[in-house]
Amino acid sequence: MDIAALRAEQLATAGKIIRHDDFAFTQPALIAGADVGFEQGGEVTRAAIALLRFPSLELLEYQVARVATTMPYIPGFLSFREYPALLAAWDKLGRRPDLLLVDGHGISHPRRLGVASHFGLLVDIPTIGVAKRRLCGQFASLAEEEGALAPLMDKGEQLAWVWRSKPRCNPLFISTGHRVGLKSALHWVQLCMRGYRLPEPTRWADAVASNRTAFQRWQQGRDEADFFPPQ
DNA sequence: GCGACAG
DNA sequence: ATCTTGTCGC
Repeated sequence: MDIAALRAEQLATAGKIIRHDDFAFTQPALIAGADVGFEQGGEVTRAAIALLRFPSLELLEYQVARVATTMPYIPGFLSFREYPALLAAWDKLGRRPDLLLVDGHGISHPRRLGVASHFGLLVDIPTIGVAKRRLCGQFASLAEEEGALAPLMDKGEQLAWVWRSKPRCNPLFISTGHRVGLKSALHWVQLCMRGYRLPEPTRWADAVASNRTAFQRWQQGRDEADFFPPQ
């Protein structure tokens, strides 16, 4: 792998990211979350995308894809490691969401092309980056209260919001992925909260990817509906 | 040179 | 991210 070439590719691609609202909906009807994990010591990359109805946030569909890992994790180059699996899961999805929440940063990236932005551009859909940790930029210390907010600044521009979504939890870093402005990014994420640190689309994608009990129960309920379809 | 560093 | 048990706190 040629890191210098990837860096050049990022710089060229970042210029194509649309940082303002560029969508038809007043409110999304379908919203999705994407999460990536690894198996077998990193040999296999597993991506999960969960599709939810908005604003009820009920899980409608999910897809999981497993592909051979092609790149190691290098800070600043996460998208090259994760997007092949994300694309595979995306292609399996029966319906297209109006908006997609991606785990990781959007434009709050050294070259303004985090995985949320890169993937959003690849599939040409509005995306928002929801990261759990800072990659670059600075922000003022955040108040302890739930809802505390601060801008993430880098080189004189705001790249994201640092937002405490839940008390006694580390804040989230919410940024423009593609075709969504910063203000809207925070707005939609806030409408996806249901009392946990992470927004529901992200939580469901994580639950699916990790086969958590919440997902198992949902799947069991769906199976029963198949055996005993409502008259 | 040194520290920082999404998932 | 992943490997993993108990444990502290609300």
